[in-house]
Amino acid sequence: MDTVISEISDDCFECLFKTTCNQSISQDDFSFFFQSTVQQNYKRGEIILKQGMKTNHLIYLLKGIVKFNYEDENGKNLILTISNAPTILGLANILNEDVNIFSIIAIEDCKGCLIDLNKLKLLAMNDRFFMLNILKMSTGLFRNSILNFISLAHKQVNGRVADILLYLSKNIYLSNTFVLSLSRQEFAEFAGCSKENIIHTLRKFDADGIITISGKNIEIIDMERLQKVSKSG
Amino acid sequence: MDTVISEISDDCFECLFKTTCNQSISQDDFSFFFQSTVQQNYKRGEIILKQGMKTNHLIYLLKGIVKFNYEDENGKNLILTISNAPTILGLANILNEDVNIFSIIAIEDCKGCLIDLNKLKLLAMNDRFFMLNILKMSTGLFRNSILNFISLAHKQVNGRVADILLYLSKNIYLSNTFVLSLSRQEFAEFAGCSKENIIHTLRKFDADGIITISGKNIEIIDMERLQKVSKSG
DNA sequence: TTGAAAAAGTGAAAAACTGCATTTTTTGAT
DNA sequence: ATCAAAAAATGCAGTTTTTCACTTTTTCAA
Repeated sequence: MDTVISEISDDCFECLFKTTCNQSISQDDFSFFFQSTVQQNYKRGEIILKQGMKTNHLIYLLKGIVKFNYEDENGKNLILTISNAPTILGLANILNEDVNIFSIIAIEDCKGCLIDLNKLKLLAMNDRFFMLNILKMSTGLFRNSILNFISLAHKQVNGRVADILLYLSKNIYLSNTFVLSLSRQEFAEFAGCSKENIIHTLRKFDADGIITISGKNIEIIDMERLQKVSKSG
Repeated sequence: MDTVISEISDDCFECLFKTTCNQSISQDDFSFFFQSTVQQNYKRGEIILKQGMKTNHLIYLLKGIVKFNYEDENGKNLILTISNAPTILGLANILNEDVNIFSIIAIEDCKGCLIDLNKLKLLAMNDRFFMLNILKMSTGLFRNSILNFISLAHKQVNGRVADILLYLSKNIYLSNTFVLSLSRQEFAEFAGCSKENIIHTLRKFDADGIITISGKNIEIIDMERLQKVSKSG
């Protein structure tokens, strides 16, 4: 299921290096860094980082789509955001020594590289530009989460469902036509409402000619109107 | 209204130094840092940092209570969180060169020190421990905002009002009895519902013997039950 | 391939919530 | 102290949302 990479694979040169630190770390540092890297596969539904646990690694997500899931004391779930490869998971834990405040769970089959957090910290402490880049990513993530929440916090379900469809189309599937990786229940946990409400709302959008929906297949056919629904709430 | 401090005042030794960087910066650096510091007063309602604007300073809040306010395209307001002195405002802008994504507005008369952001950056680049401390504060703030949002995002108004009362009591006023700095309208903007709903809910809590309310004076008389309402949503 | 379990869909009643019109109370400036 | 404006409070009609009980469809493993 998982494979230890004793040598640096070609993938690695495309990954952390490219997306975050660019020219800022040396080839030697890079080798040291990736000697302990472990590649791992996750099936849909598998937990990549578990809420309430401490972790000592980041994950560079090479492939797949994940949800950031918060489970409350009553067992109710809330999806904070959806993210897709390539990205780095677990940045929230770089500065805070606390346990994870949410789980990260695969909603499509995923492939990721485990990165030793202590080694990364060591490297960051010796290279302030590298540190700055890593931390920019970390706060950027939080910033996006907050913007995400703002858009959901004071709209009614129509507007929230529209927002989610727009988000998925623009940021995750990069197309007006896509196969939803979320169940209706999960969609509801993202929108913060009941699954019946999601079903009704999606049907209404379909009836109104804004989207075409057939099971998990969704096509946005009237983007302009969808954006209007998003704005009007 | 505002006073330029040409010499380092006693206040300063209690402030940034104490709360964030502890022993990590030298006396010389500290002096350099505070030579340009400007002290400023804000009346209730005054804007300390304005959404959509760029800023080149942080504010060390010495005294007072502020709201983090987001205004959407329809002019509707959402309060992200409430914060009180002593704290540092504007940390969200350290890494991101963007405009402010929300306003920070005084809801009690405030006193603050303006800190030059460029000087701070200069200092941080030369001292990685100082940098780390500043950034820890920054991400800590985001982390708290997210926790705040989580607690609001999947509860009904009863639970949300309970959460806000608990938050204000534990984190802002530090007492079971307090004089609310928020109007009912603002309370509603914090809870993400109508002001009428807030009025009804507070009255109901009063009738149920959970709180006593008279105008802006609130006393939590049954903390246990309030926590139960918070949990049950 | 087939049967059981999970997910999707339906409709209607109950509950929660908003928006409005209106009255009462509080606040703050002169 | 007085007046005008702002804020708080009230009740209700109408809308939105949840909940529940149920049927249909899809998925997946033996």
